[in-house]
Amino acid sequence: MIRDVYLKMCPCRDLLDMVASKWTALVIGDLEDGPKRFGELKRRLEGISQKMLTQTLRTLERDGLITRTVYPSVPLRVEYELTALGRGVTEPLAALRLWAQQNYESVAEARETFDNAEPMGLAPATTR
Amino acid sequence: MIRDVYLKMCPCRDLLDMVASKWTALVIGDLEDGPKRFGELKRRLEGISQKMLTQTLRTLERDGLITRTVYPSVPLRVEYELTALGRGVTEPLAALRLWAQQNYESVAEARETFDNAEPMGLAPATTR
DNA sequence: CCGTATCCTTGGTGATACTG
DNA sequence: CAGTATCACCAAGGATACGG
Repeated sequence: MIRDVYLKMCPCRDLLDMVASKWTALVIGDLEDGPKRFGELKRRLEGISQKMLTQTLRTLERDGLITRTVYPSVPLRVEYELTALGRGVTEPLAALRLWAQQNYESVAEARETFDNAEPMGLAPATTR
Repeated sequence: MIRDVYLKMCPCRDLLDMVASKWTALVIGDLEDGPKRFGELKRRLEGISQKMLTQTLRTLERDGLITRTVYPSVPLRVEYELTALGRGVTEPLAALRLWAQQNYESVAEARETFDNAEPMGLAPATTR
């Protein structure tokens, strides 16, 4: 049965929200070229907190996009790896990341233009 | 200059966050087949509040992905349309929506499996 | 090394009402 | 019809400390 992401109550919209959320694209992207350890991911995703990384990984694991393997060595060693299901989203997410990287300058320009055009009715020295 | 979305301070990460945010994929998707009025968008995106739609559209306009045209008829008429820049993200976002619609069932299954496997150390009648 | 628990702050989001 | 303004709230997310 094909669902419609435009329908409010459709569960697939939650799924869209999930893959389109802040860190998902980066985590999945970093797992593209093989399994990674927790620490590796943490280091690569500059600025992510331990909490958010754990949370993102849990969600992805629960949704079946990645697997989590524990090697009971000392010290502990945990690896995350994309599943077949997870590899299915890899491509669109990569395209999104690439687009962001390639079009940043155009967007920055657009912003400047927009912000300069906005203050049309700006009074010379009013408070707000 | 090519930026890296994995770098904390890279402005292109903000851009990634933007296109990957809750409503963006749906709004842009709905504009794929031509200009739409505010009300049309509102009706199509079931569950979006007026505030969030306005906010999403403003951001997209500011970033140069869509244009906003006002026809001073009575009653007022406003149309939103994708720019060339905006049409550049159309494809990956469509792929994402499609993936969500097609793989929802697999994900639902994975969740069930995960949730049933979790309560391993569940005590018979503990609080919490 | 990997993860959980807790506290605490912020802002995203919806509901509602009002204006051009 | 489109949009702004205000309020109120819950949950996302960071910092920190502790545990396996």
